[in-house]
Amino acid sequence: MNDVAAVAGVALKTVSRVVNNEPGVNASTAERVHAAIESLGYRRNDGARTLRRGRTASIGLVIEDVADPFYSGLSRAVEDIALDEGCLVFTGSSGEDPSRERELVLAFCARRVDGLIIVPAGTDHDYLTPEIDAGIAAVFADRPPGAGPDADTVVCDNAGGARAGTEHLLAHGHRRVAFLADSPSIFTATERLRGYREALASAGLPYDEELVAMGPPDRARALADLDRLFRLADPPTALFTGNGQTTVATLRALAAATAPVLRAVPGGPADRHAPPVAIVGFDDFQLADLLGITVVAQDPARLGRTAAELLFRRLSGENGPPQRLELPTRLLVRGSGELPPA
Amino acid sequence: MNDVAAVAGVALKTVSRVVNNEPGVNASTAERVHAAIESLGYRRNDGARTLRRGRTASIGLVIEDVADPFYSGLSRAVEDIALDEGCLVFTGSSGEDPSRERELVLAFCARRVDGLIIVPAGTDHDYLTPEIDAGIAAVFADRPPGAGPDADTVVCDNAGGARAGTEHLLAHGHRRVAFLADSPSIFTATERLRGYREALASAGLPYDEELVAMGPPDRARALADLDRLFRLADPPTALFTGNGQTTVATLRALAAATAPVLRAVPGGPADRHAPPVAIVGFDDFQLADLLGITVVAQDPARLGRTAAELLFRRLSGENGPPQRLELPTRLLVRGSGELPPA
DNA sequence: TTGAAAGCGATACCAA
DNA sequence: TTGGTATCGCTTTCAA
Repeated sequence: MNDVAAVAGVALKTVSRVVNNEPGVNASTAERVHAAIESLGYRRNDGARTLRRGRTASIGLVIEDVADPFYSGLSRAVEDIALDEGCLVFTGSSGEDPSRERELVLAFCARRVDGLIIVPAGTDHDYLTPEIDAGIAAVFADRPPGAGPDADTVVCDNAGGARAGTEHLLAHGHRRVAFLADSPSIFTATERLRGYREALASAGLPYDEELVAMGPPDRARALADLDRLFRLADPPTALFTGNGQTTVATLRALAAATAPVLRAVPGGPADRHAPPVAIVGFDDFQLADLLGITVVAQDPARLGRTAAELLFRRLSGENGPPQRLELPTRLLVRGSGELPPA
Repeated sequence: MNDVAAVAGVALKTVSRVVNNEPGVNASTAERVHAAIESLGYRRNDGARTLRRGRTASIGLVIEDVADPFYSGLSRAVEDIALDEGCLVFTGSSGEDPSRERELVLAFCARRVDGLIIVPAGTDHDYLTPEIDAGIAAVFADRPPGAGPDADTVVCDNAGGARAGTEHLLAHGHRRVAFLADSPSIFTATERLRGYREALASAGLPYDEELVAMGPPDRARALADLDRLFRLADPPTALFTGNGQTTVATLRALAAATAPVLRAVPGGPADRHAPPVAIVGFDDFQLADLLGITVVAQDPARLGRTAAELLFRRLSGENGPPQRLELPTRLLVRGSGELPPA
């Protein structure tokens, strides 16, 4: 900027005025400045600008994993709104690792992002309190923060959705419905378990721990879980899977059906694609429609949009106590959830 | 930092030393400084640091759409490597809009990112030349840059993969293979068309434009394209779909089969999931295995990793002429590509 | 309409 | 081992 001033033969401040389209610059002077800018290939350094002005016009987004379609949908929505607000987005995946979450958040804070949108991996967010006190706005998405700050939160109606999904199976005559989901340490998994239990309770059915299998979703675990479930004296006739990854892992396990007992499952794997038992999954996923899988769908983009809107409202000065929003879910009926008990 | 110095009763510079773990500070002094930092809740401002040091320890990533699994896989790989290098990542989706790509890239440059990884949407990258001259490293991923700078590029073997996929269909007896893909304005689509044509040529088959349908993938277009193709006097017995989205849109269209003529397609939509014609797709996608879809797979994570590694090698001073890397593809045989002609 | 000087929060260089 | 001072590139404040 100094160089530009020198070339244009004006003061630094005048260049600043021109660059920022501030009023009160003679047209011919502005012309000279523009020429100098052009010839030098000058670009304003937004880092310096930011340092002086206090706001960085950037936000930090910490999610579980961008490569997961649920979070990538959320990301895109956040990005779009941020761009509308003239804001850039730092993105980071925590990989469900609390220390990595913390590392990312603190790195973003050190860059003085104006705000944060966090899908918490950990349960302890005390580390955030000083940052929030220092003026960084934070919105939690998909899961509420653990111990620590009381900040805006947007989640979906996990319990209600799981309840609706389970009730759907019960309405089709099932009495033994298994519940498969991620680790109980994850908020959404626990909430969905709660909804499942509520559905059983209001149908007057007992809660049977033997029908519950929770843990990080992967194919080996899904196979083992199904194997165990179908060997029970009183096996399930339907499955409720508590998130997208678990649903997919379960479908794979059902299709592979390498565990011998699975071959004897009602419906059998004769038709490679039709699930051999009734199944309803939490989370919609790509091609679920083609596979005919009934799901309880959330809207990841809406979650991201809502969180971003909340954040920018805070950034534009809105006060008031922390909000907690809950977004609805929708049951998408596609066939797999309407199979009768075998 | 000034406040910390005041509280600790030392000079600014000493605080800086402590904060940066520079050697040559008395242990007891350091202790006092740490105490002051703690009591004030001080955090270093990396923006200011960056201004002084010249490097921002951040990179910009511009992709087509984070919500697309292909690009989100790429993103995650870039993120991971960047984090290892102590670098934060600005992410932005261009949505295949050249002006938005440009806007994002220039915004990143204004923040003085150390480097860029770009999946180009536009074909004119002249606007980047001054930035590169100014010292910002750039790597193009998935597609080469258009007119403008000559920078490092990582793509996959699009033509080779498409050729292999087409040859696979020909080897199973097909003589009429349709080619469906994204707009010819997109590099990868054109390259894949080239591979398709090569396969036909080396099999001594004519290239028939009637069998080619290119354009932005969506379900309505897929339906219309299939409708047209199957009404041809000499209709295709197999389809080669040129990217993940097109494949999925085509599968949906085949399953829905609302266009009357599709109901008469060989194989028919009687079994809801089995494609009624032989089909091979470029790009692997979630559940392709369950649906039994044969694909030519690229590895988006590897693409991201390779691009990021190339970028960081440049950032650590590696010189030499721009490189152009080409990653291999793999044919994953799953059933849909091995159906004989009807 | 234009400019000079102070300062944002850190680091670099040189001196004590 | 410690401190002073200039400086990074810009905006802000006040004066001309």
